[in-house]
Amino acid sequence: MNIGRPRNFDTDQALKAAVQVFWSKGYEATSLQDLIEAMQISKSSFYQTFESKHQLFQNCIHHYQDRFIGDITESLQNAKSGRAFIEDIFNCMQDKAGPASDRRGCLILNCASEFAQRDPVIARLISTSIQQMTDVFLSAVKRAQKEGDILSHKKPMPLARYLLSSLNGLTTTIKAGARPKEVREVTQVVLSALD
Amino acid sequence: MNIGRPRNFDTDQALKAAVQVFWSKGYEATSLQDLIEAMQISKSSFYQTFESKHQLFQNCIHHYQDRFIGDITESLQNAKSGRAFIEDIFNCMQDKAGPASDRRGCLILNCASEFAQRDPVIARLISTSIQQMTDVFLSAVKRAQKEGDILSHKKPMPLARYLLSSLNGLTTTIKAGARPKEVREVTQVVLSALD
DNA sequence: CCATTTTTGGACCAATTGGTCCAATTTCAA
DNA sequence: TTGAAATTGGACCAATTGGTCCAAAAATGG
Repeated sequence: MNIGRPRNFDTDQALKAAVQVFWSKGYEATSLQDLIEAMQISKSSFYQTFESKHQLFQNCIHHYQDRFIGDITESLQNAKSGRAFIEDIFNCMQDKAGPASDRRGCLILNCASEFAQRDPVIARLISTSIQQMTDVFLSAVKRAQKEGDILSHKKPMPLARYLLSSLNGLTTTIKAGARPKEVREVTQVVLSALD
Repeated sequence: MNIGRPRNFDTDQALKAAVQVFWSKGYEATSLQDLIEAMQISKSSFYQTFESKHQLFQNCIHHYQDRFIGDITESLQNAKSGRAFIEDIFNCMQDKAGPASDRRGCLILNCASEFAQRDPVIARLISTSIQQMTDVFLSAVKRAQKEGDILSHKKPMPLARYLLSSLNGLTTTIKAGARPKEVREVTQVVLSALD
């Protein structure tokens, strides 16, 4: 049997390029044109390989989510303590602030903000992403409690949700144009709630 | 001199209708069609009165901002204490959660998230809005300190920014689909940072 | 009632949207 | 070398986008 012409682009790389575009511009504001340019793909290849803009977007969310969750899970494992993990995450937020940085926030949450309510398919994806993120924070809090860095009488789940929510708040604050110094100040107050 | 045909719609009411649409759908996702339907205006009247979609949007932000800031300023004045004002604001967040509610968040911040970075004109508007909101929280914090409800050695400005940031975080959390109970739990942790 | 001024509906516009389709091309097995 | 299988570029599509323009309608002062 014959095999046919092989595609001359890397699916995974194209996907990654798409993630970048969606991440920067959001879903609606990203046109097919933008996508195929960034992915270096012809329109035909696009539709043959990724079916539609919407389908591609779902794949992108998946891809982003897997990487994101993978990263922070790993960094929690490598962290010297649960508390240190939490503090590191918040402390690196200030680097994302200021006019020099891109301030694209988080793909998942941008998308929750943009149209999760109107699109049940996307809403599901978002929901599981949120859950996974919360789980990582939950592990971190529990670990910190075992290690004696967070009072053990505090309920871990609300604390985990609080941390994620605060992170979202900080992200929005940064998008709205806050300067690094302001972010640092807020971060300190956020973390003080753990004491 | 002659006066000419009077317009048969109320500019202010049309603007309010537009605010609702932008608030629900965002800027890009709102089409002229959506607008003129909601505003009950013909296309000609639209362009004659509001110049362009973009210009209208700026007016909407202004209108929303004025009302919003006015409302919370007034409610701070009427509050029985600075601390009570702050707590009330956060405690009413849970009512905005759940599948029954609209979960549109805040026009200003939605818009910061959607395209403030790409649009310097909008970015300016957002920036002054944020500043005004921060100012209200700042007044509340200072008043609470005077009234002995927040320790006076804490720096008010970081606290004010923290509160706004936390409110944003909660808003995003709600948009992402959190249930009222979760919102309540987070709220409690947020407020605990004031002690 | 007429002239002037203003609003209004709707035809019209070019550009862009996401998406389809097909003929040409490329590859490899036989 | 040929034929099947697959990819590719690009023409093409209807629908929609934000926006313009003008003739008809409406109101009032004179």
